[in-house]
Order: sequence, then C-alpha cells, then structure tokens
Amino acid sequence: MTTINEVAERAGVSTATVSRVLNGKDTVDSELVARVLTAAEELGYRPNGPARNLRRQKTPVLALIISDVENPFFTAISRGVEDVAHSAGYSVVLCNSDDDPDKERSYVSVALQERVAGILLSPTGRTSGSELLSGSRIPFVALDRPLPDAGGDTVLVDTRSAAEQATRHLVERGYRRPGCITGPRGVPTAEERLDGYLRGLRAVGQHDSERLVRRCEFRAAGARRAAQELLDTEHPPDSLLVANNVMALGVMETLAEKGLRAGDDVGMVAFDDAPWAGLLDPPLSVVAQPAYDIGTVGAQLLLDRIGERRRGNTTTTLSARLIARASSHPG
Amino acid sequence: MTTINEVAERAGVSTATVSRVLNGKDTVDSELVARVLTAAEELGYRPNGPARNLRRQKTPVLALIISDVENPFFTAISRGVEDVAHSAGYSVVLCNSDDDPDKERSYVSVALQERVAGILLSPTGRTSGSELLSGSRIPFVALDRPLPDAGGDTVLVDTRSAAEQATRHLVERGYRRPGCITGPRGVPTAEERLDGYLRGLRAVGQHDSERLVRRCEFRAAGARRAAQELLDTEHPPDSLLVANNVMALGVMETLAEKGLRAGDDVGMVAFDDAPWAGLLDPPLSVVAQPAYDIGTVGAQLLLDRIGERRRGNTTTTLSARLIARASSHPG
DNA sequence: CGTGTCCTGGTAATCGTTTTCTCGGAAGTT
DNA sequence: AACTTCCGAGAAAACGATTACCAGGACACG
Repeated sequence: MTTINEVAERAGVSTATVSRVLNGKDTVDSELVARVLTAAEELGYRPNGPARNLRRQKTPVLALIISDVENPFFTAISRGVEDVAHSAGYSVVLCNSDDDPDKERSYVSVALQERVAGILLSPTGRTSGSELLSGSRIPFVALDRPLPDAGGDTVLVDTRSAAEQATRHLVERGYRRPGCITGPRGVPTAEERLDGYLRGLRAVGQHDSERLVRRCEFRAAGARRAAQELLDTEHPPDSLLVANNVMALGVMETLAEKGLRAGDDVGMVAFDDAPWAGLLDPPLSVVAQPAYDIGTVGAQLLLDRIGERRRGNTTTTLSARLIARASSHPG
Repeated sequence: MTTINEVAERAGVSTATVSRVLNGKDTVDSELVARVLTAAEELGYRPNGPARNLRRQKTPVLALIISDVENPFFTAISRGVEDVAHSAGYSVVLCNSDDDPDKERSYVSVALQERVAGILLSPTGRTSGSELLSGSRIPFVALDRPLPDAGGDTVLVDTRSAAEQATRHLVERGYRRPGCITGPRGVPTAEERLDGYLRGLRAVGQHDSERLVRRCEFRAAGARRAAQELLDTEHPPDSLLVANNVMALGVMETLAEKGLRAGDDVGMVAFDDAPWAGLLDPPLSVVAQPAYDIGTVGAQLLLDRIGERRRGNTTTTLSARLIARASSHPG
C-alpha cells in the first residue's frame, strides 16, 4: 500500500502539502496541486482510512442494528437509513441482532469501539446495550422500539392503536373470537400490539381474552406452533391478529396444512405490508407501517444530532394504516 | 473517551503492560493483571478501534456488496456470510449497490480505503470495480456472478442449466410457447438464464424465440411492464420463465390486473424460493438457489484466503433445483 | 530603507494503540 | 561466588494520516 510519504516524495513536496491538496484545503500553488495529483494518480494512492479516522477523531460511518435482515420491515428501514446517510457522505454498517440481547450488546460494543459517528438501533427491549450507549458520548437513535432509560431520540409507530383498530376491524367484519399471536414478553412492540388487541376487544365488549393469546419469537417457526396450539384448543379463535409479517407466513402455512382458508375459515390481519402481501392466497389484510420513513426520519435525526452537540431528546411517532384485503373477509 | 494511558496510570503500570493484559498476551504477573483489569473496568475503558487497526495494519471486518437488500435471495446470502464471519470474529458491513456500477465502484473504493480484511461482492458485471480490486492486495470473492478479469475466488450457481431445466419443465407440462423475462444486458446471471431458456427451447424443437423475450431491471416495476408488453403482443407466450423473485411479484401483479391466473392461463416458473413462494395464489413454481450456502461457502473461501496468502483462484459452482408447484400446471 | 503583514509550504507534534528493544533482577549452573 | 540465561515489564518507535506552528519571501507602508 502506498502512503502519503511516497506521494510527497514523488511530487517533490511535503506530506502536509499532499494532505492539503487531497482535502481541497487552503490555497496551494496550482502547479504543486497538479504535481501532487498526478503523483497520487500514478501511484494509485488511496488514503489509509484508519489512520485518517484516528487523527480526525471521527469515522464517517453509522451503525444500524436491527433484529432480522430477512424481514422486509427491517430491510425497508435499512434502505431509508442508507438513502439519507449516503447522501450525507456516511456509510452504513448493518448488523443483525437476531433479537438476542447478547448479540445486540456485542454489536453496540464494537460500534462504540470502532468510534462510529452514530448508532441507530431497534432494541430488543430487555437488558439491551442501553448502559453502554448512555455511558458513551456517541449519538444514537432508537427505531421502532423505545430504549428503556438512556436518552437519545426515538422514532416509533403508533402500533398500539393500529392493533386496536385491526382488532375492531375483525369484529366489524363479523368475526366473534379474535385471537392474537404476538412476540416475546418484554419486547415493546409485542406488548403494545397485544395491548392494542386487548383494548380492541374491550371496546367491543369482549373480555375473556387471555386464552386466545399466544406469544412466540418473531419468526415463522414459532408462529406455526402458536397457530397450531390456538386452533387445536377447545374453543379456538375464529380470527387472528398476527404481530408481524414473518409470523404471518408461518400462520398461513399452518392454515394451509389444516385445510383452512384465511378469511373464509379464520380471519386474519397481520402487521407489515410486504410486497407479497397482496398476492398471497388469499390476499392478506395488513397494518402497513411506514418502514422506509422510520429509516429516513431516524437517520436524519441522527445526523442532526451528530452535527450540533446536545439538544433535548425527541420522540417521533408515525402512524400506521390498515389495508383490508380478503383475509379479513368471512366466507 | 478514556485511553490506555489513563488505565496504565491508574493501575500504576506502563501502557505496554496494559496492552498485553488486554490482549491476553505473554505472561504478566497475576497481580498486575488484576490491577489492570480493575482499572480498565472502573474507567469503562474501551480500546480505540481505529488506532488499533492502524497499528495492527488490519481490520477485522469483511465488506459484503450486494445489489439489493430487499431481495430475499441476497438477504439469505448475507445471513450465510454473517454466520460464518461472525463465528470467526469478523464483522460484516453490508452495502447496497442497487446494481449501479458507479455505486458499486464507490463501495469497493471505500472498502479498500478502510482497509477491510476482505471483500465479498456480487458484481453487476459491467465495468465493476474489478481494476480497483485486482490492483489492491486485499482478498476478495465474487458471489453469484463472475468478476470479469481480476482473480479472486468465485461462487456461482449453475443457473444456465437450471433455466434450461425449468423451460423444459414448462413444455413437458404442456405449455407451447414459453416466454422469458430476464435481467439487463451484460449482467451475467441475466445472460445465463436467457441462454438456458433458449437452450431449453431448442432441446424441445422450438426456435422462433427472441420475440418472446424481454429484458428489464431486476425489479418489480420493470417486470410489470415487460409482462404487459409480452402479453399484449399478437402471439403472446402461454408461459413465462422469470429471472428472479422480485420480478416474479411484478409479473403476478400484472397477471392479476389482467384477470389471468398463473398456471391455468399462463404458466410460470421464477428463480429463487422465497419464504412466501409457496403461499402465493397460486403457489409459485421456482428454481431454488442455495443462497445461504453461497454466503457460507463464499465467506469460508474468503477467510481461507485471508489466512494464507495466495493460492490459485477457485470457482465453486453450486446447483439449483426445480420446485414444481401449481403455477406451472395448466388448467 | 527598515519593519510589519500576509501568504505559502515545510517541520514536527499528535491521534491511541501494538510491539520491538532493552534492561534489571532472579534463577540456574559450574 | 561468578557467570550465563531467562523472564517480566518499561521506554520508545512505529502505524499513516492531519494540522498547529513556524520560517522565509514578497509586498506595502511609513
């Protein structure tokens, strides 16, 4: 790897001048500029990032920690973040926490260690890396889920009332016993959606609800089992609110195995409007979350915070909207 | 940020000793070890990554450059890469090239600049960053698509014969005029799939084919238009081979708009077995590519190459398999 | 003509580690 | 007891950039 010294030598100037030229600083004699530029070109010089970052005491990189790259909700967020970050000259490193608090902590830890300019994360909600974050001076933004204590900005979706609305929708469409499959205890989005569901039931005068609720990981396999259990009970639900799109696929598989058809036999509304949701059999009713916007808003907040030190902690809440399709239409 | 100096001072030892302790090196007196450890703990010391990387002349990071985070094929690759890399102590930074050669070049460039330990990329196939890569000493592996000149290992899928097989499958199922929607000219996978399709046709004695072919970007919108065009021609195809899963969704939408049903009206086989493929209406016949394996194999090759300098350039070809579902069953 | 100001570009300090020397003392050998 | 060997830990030299500081020359002004 060629260094700035070799470039300086070849161009017959000092390293300081090379650095100035390459960073477009100051006024350097135009002939020297030309000499430096050609020397750098000829040698294929490429500045050493770590050295530069060390000296400058900052790194033009944002860390984005999400729980699942294979979930379209998170990839849409990631695209939003990337679009904003990239156009401001930052790179984004994407990390998968798999909803595992240890993995999350470990990623937060390396992000801090590498001295990234800022961190966006969608916290698992349990122990999380919050102490780490609040201990450091590095700006961060929580996406989709709030971060227990630790300051920082937060971008949320009003998922509780979306869940309530979806539940009422099921009842209005004629289903009598909506059930709910939500995420693990302690994960804020899982709790909120459950809470919204319960409120929705109460609003329409139903109360004996907890029996119709199952919790599982935000994955297809867990949802498959949960759906089986629920449907095999003595008084099974006649419809389901499912807390995310990955789980929804698991539930659909279970229905198919049992020879049941969503909509006709079991009503269904799931969170997240993935690109394929309208093409399933039957088309899936969803709560569409503004995932891309979560990303752009979060990234913008982070960049602002990186610019000016301090500022109060803000919380932005975006809203979701119900898209009713055939899976919530009784036969 | 606390530095190693402050830790050393607090522990009453030299920075060298602190460094040794923290890296588990040599034999350091156990009492000193204890003093250092508690000092580091008390100060919340966290080594400065850039400084360490500068001194060590390497960074425990792999760059993975793919063309679309929102495509399940690539996210599956990415998970494969991450699993292997992570268990070997490397982090993975994920970059989206959007199949734009400029963006790709730019990401390759920053990866080199940041002196990552290795690069995995699925090249757009056109100009690419190949000169950059072959110019540097940084090991790299091409995934899914070969890299024009530049050495390095390559992990491919035998997508040509998979396409041929899929085409023959359509004919065997009774379709008479299979068409093809493939990716942009110059992108290797697009060319191979087209080539396989043409071979498949020839193998069953059909030749007037080019009219039934459309090219577009590997995105839903392009595929939607392409499908519309094809189906509106005077002699439209009675079935389609679609070159990836994102496009397949676009085609399905178009079919739905036109009131056509895949399988019954227009046969369809698409590349990639996304989690939702079997749940579409109708279930989609696919060419399942071993995406996760591409990731693990590629990452393993890269790690090997990072370990021992040099070694011949290898090419690994994995095979795909056809999964026939209802979308390739005529009504 | 001398002195002050400005401007350009070089010298060297600096960022925070790791690692090579080097040195002092303990242990072992004869 | 003298000499070698070894070992553990500190001093200091890297790593490759940026940038504060300084030197010297050109120019203006009194």
